[in-house]
Amino acid sequence: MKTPGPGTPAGDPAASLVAQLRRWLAEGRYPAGTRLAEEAVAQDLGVSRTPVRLAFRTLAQEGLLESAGKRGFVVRSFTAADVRCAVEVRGVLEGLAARRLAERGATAEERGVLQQCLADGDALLARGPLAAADVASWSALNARFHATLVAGAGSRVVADAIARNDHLPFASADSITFQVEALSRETLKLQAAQLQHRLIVDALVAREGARVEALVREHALIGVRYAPLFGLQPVTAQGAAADTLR
Amino acid sequence: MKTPGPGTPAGDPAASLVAQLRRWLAEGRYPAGTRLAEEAVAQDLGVSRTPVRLAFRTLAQEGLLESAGKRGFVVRSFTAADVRCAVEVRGVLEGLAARRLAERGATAEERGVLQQCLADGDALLARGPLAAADVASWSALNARFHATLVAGAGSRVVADAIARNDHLPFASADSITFQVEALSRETLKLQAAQLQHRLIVDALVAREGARVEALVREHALIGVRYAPLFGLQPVTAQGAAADTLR
DNA sequence: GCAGCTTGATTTGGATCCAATTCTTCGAAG
DNA sequence: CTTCGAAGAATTGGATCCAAATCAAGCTGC
Repeated sequence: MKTPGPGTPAGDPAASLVAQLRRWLAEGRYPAGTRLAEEAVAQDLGVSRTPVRLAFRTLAQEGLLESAGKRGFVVRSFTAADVRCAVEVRGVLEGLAARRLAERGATAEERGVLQQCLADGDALLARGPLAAADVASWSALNARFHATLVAGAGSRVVADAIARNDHLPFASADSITFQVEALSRETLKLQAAQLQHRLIVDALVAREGARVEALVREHALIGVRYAPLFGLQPVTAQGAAADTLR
Repeated sequence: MKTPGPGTPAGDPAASLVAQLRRWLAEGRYPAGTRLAEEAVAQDLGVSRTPVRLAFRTLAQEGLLESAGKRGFVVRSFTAADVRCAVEVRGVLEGLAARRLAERGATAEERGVLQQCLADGDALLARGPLAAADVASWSALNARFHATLVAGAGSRVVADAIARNDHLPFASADSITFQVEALSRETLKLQAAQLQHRLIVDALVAREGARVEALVREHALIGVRYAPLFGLQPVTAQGAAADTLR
């Protein structure tokens, strides 16, 4: 899960400003193509123009806004192809991280975390079709699994590249959509994901670098390419459907 | 070549500010680990604190600075391993771009540009060992070659990911170092690069996606992994040696 | 002599003010 | 009626000012 909480915990004032704007952009406030005036956004946030100017530069660098010449920024529009590309970028980067982890050999602790994720996934899926409350559990173990892979690369450069890409819509590993009205089919998708997790760990402990890289790259596509196979809606570029949990 | 010119052409005032700071960081002014005070840098640049604050956020997002808690930013230090990782990241991203280009099929115009790059490289290397003046020619054709591959992906998401990574030291495709005192050995390296370019184009026109991806990934390593094979110094993390052209 | 606290200085974050640039709209001429 | 031009409004970029927070040094008390 990406959102820190229901309210606004207000950790770092400047950072939470960017986070708030990210949320608003994801929610569809300020639709794609909208020109963002500093003054208006500052009023919406209840702050001065100065922190908004800082935040705009950050968001522009993240790719969520784009410079409109000398006339401020406009909300970047993402096509379905853009989403697929962002997912593919994550695939190659996370694949690189996993390969590096495989080549140097995972520590016992790392293998333990990954295998615990597998066990948690087994437990979750053994209870039959998912309930709505299980979504958060899966998100948590999934996030732990992928974070372990990324951290395993042992390189801040790789981790930063993935983190930067994660800001794009639906590019993050833990931005899986769930259609709560189709939980039985979602369960099929999660079973596939769980199998891929298992294969990844298998290749990882065997130190099969090329195989683990290929598996991770394939696994990244599960959100955008597997959905039709299970009769699910693929992710849309701007915001999820109303009946989906993200 | 990255530097826009000898003086400060002052195109966009704000953008050239971060460009200037990037240059200063690359040149080793403000060494790694230095805490950058807004006031001091503002005086160095001859501007107020406001544009410096904006620039710092941009540079931090690019990975050249890192946040020092509540106490501003410090200059990020890059180890040799960091440089190798940045190069590997470029490899997988540019490999992805080239594969996409191969899979959709390069247009006649794209093939023309790439083959012109090959011809230019042949002409350059046919004249025997390189002269110092040839370095710029190679840089130009090399930049054109790689830009064509990246643009060929047809995705701004991929291009942006590569562009972001290019800010890291020696991660950019056109940041090849030349030891002007060892031009004969540098010529050997460039002959290897030219061969790789040729193989890439060969795989590209044959639409061999997997092969072109593997070749591009290998080609990315030429700056950091091939140098010892030719008796050349590998790139160092912070700034090039005095007798190298970048 | 050392530890803890307090006070001062430095520095960052936010707000406001001013200048410069750009977009828009209104008007006039062809 | 269209088009060019000019004046006005809006908006961004830069500079300065103020408050808040953090670090550093010195001082007092044990």
